[in-house]
Amino acid sequence: MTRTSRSSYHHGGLRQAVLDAALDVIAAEGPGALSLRDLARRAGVSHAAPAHHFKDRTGLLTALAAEGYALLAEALASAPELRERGVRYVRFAVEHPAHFQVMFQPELLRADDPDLLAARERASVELRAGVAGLADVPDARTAGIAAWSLAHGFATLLLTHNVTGALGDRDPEEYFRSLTGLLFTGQLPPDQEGKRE
Amino acid sequence: MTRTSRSSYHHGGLRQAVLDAALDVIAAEGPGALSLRDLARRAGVSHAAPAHHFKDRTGLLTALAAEGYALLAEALASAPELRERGVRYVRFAVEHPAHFQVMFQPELLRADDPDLLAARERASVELRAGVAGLADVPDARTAGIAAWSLAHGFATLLLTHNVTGALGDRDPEEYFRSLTGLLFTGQLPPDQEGKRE
DNA sequence: CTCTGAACTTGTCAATGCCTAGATTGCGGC
DNA sequence: GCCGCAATCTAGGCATTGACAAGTTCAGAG
Repeated sequence: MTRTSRSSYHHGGLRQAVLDAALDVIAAEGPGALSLRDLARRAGVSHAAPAHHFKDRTGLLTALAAEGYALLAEALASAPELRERGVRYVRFAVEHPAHFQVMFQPELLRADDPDLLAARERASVELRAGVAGLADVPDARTAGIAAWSLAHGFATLLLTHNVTGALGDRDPEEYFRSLTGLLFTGQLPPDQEGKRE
Repeated sequence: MTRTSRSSYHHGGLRQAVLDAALDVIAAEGPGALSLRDLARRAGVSHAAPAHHFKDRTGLLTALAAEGYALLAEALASAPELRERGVRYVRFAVEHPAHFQVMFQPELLRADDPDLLAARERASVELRAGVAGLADVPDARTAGIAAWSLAHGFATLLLTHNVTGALGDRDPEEYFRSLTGLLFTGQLPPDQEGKRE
C-alpha cells in the first residue's frame, strides 16, 4: 500500500499523502500557510488533484479535524482515571499539534460534516467518561468542565510557547500532573510529594 | 475626530479604521478570512494604503495582538485578588474575541516586534501579580500556571463553542467563578453556595 | 515660498482557490 | 477476453490576493 509513486497515472494514496503533508505545513507555519497547490506539488500530482478528495481547502481541514478527533478518542480510551485522561489529552496536543490546532478553530471547518460530527462525538464520549469516576465532588458536570479547561488551557499555552519559561527542562506531562493535584484537592498529587520545594 | 471620509486625499484615521474593520472580520470569520484589499475597500482607500501603516498582513495582525495585550493588561490591573483576575481574563476573551484569537496564534505574528513584546510584558506582569497574594499554596509559580491554564482553557473552549451545552443560559463569568472554586480548595466558592444542586 | 517626509494612489506580477472539460486507469460483469 | 464505467488525475482559465515599485498629494517647518 501507499506506493510512493510508480510514475503511474494514479497516485495510489493521494488522500493520505496530502493529509500528512498538510500536517507538516500546519505544524511548522500554521493553517494559514496551507496551500492546496503546494500540497499537490509535494505529492507530485497536478494542482487540482487534491480537490477530488477534499472538494476545497475547508474540506481538507475538516478531514484533518475529523482525523484528529478520532486519534484523540483513541488516546483517551482505556485510561484508568481522570488525571491520566488529562495527561493523555496534553500528550495528544504535544504529539499532534497540527491536528489539535485545526480541531479548535471552527471557522476553518465545515461544521455539519458527518465524519467530523461522528468523530467529535466519539471523542466527547471519552471525555465525559472520565468524570464518571468522580465521587467526592459536588457537581460532576461542572467538575468535568473544570478538568477539561485545565487540560485544554495548559495544552494551548504549551503549544503557543507561553509556559516554556516556567517549565524549564521538565517534561510537560509530568508538570501537568502537578497541576491536576491542585484541582479538587488543593494539594500536589501523592506521587509528586518528593518534588515540591 | 476620526473624520469618516471628507473626500480628502488623506483619510485621517486610516490606521485605527483598518484595525477596527479587521476586528469585525476576524470575530466573524477568523483571521484566515482577513484581506488587506477588503479592509482598504471598507475604509474607502486604495488597495495599497493599509500597507503604509502595517507593512504587510503579518504587521497588521501583530498590531492587533499588541493592542490586545494592552487591553488585557488594563483589564487585569486593579483586580483585588486572583479569582477576580481570572474572571476578568474570561471577560476579556468574551468581549474581545478577535484580539484574543490573534494574541495566541504565534504563526500569525512578528515575534520580535517591539510594540508586541512591550505590551505582552505589561500583561505578563499583571498576570504574575495575581498569584502573589496566594499564601496557602505550596508552589506559587505552579499555582499561577494552574490558574492561567484554567482561565485560558475555559475562555478558549467558550470561544470555540465547546461548552455552550453545559453552560445553558448561565452567564459565562458566573459559571467560571464556580470553576475557580474547584481549584486549590476543592469546593464551590462561598458566594455560590445556594446554586449547587 | 520651497523643501521634505508622511499618507495615499496606480500599476504590475506571481501565486492561489476554485471551476470546467477532458484524459487515463483499474475493476467488475458478461 | 473484452467492454463499459466510475474513480482518479490532468490541463486550462478566471477572479482575487499579497507584495512591490514608482508616482502624486498634502501639510508643516524653516
